[in-house]
Amino acid sequence: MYIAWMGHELEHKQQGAGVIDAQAAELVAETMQALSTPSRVRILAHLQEGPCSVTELAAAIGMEQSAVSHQLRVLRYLRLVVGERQGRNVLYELHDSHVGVLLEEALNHVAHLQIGHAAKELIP
Amino acid sequence: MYIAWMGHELEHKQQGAGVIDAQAAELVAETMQALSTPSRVRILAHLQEGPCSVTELAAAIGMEQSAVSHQLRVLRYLRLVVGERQGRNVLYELHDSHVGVLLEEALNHVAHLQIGHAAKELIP
DNA sequence: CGCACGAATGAACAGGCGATCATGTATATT
DNA sequence: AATATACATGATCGCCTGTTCATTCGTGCG
Repeated sequence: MYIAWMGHELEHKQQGAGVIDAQAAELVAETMQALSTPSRVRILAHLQEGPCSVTELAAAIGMEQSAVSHQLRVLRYLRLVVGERQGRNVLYELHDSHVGVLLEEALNHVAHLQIGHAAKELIP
Repeated sequence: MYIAWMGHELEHKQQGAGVIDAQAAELVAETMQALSTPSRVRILAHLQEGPCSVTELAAAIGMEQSAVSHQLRVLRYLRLVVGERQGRNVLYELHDSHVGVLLEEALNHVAHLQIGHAAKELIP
């Protein structure tokens, strides 16, 4: 894959983040890209329920095993999940609680918007 | 469109979003895609400082006006920003506080990861 | 050992996306 | 009205990315 990692270091910005530099923006973007696809969102959401093997995931979500594996690779790379072999299977789980928080925040936001006002219509 | 996950007879979910359906996943993904690009992240981060016109943004971030406008269109559509005309200019600002929270959470996560473990190495 | 199962990888293809260039629209100034 | 400024839109083009197909690697079991 592409995954060419540049020697990024994150400038420690205090919260109330405000203006961030290009590097930080790139990092955030890269990480958030994990949640920018329905398949990965569903994977993560399912893993929120607890550890799970690849084929279980594939079955539960309705994707091919290969596709799931490919996405898990990305999620692994982005440190959103970790996998551990157990016999024939590999059990995946969320890397830490942060991920869950992020997901919920995202869901919160979407829910809030829906309640908010009418439809986001096609932009004139 | 509406959100379906909250009403689910989701067994024992205390606080979590838990398993979400395809629709919800798609919505989340769509929204999170806003943060999946450095340009938009920088735009949002800059707007966290306060309202700002398009050309100001373009200058501050170092993008072409056209590009910024295009991205703002996306952000508008996703309800992350709102724009209001004021004379010749159009002042943009974050749609609400949720957006800021989301951004900060994202930054938090990234920062946490950096501090956390060593480098995310190339995947074997 | 050989075979089946689960997972990972590689190649390739199609669709989507972000940036640029060029042009159109709105508002203010003269 | 004419022009300049500020923003928006449309078209086009590379690039990236998600999926599928085929294959390989790893592991337990007969």
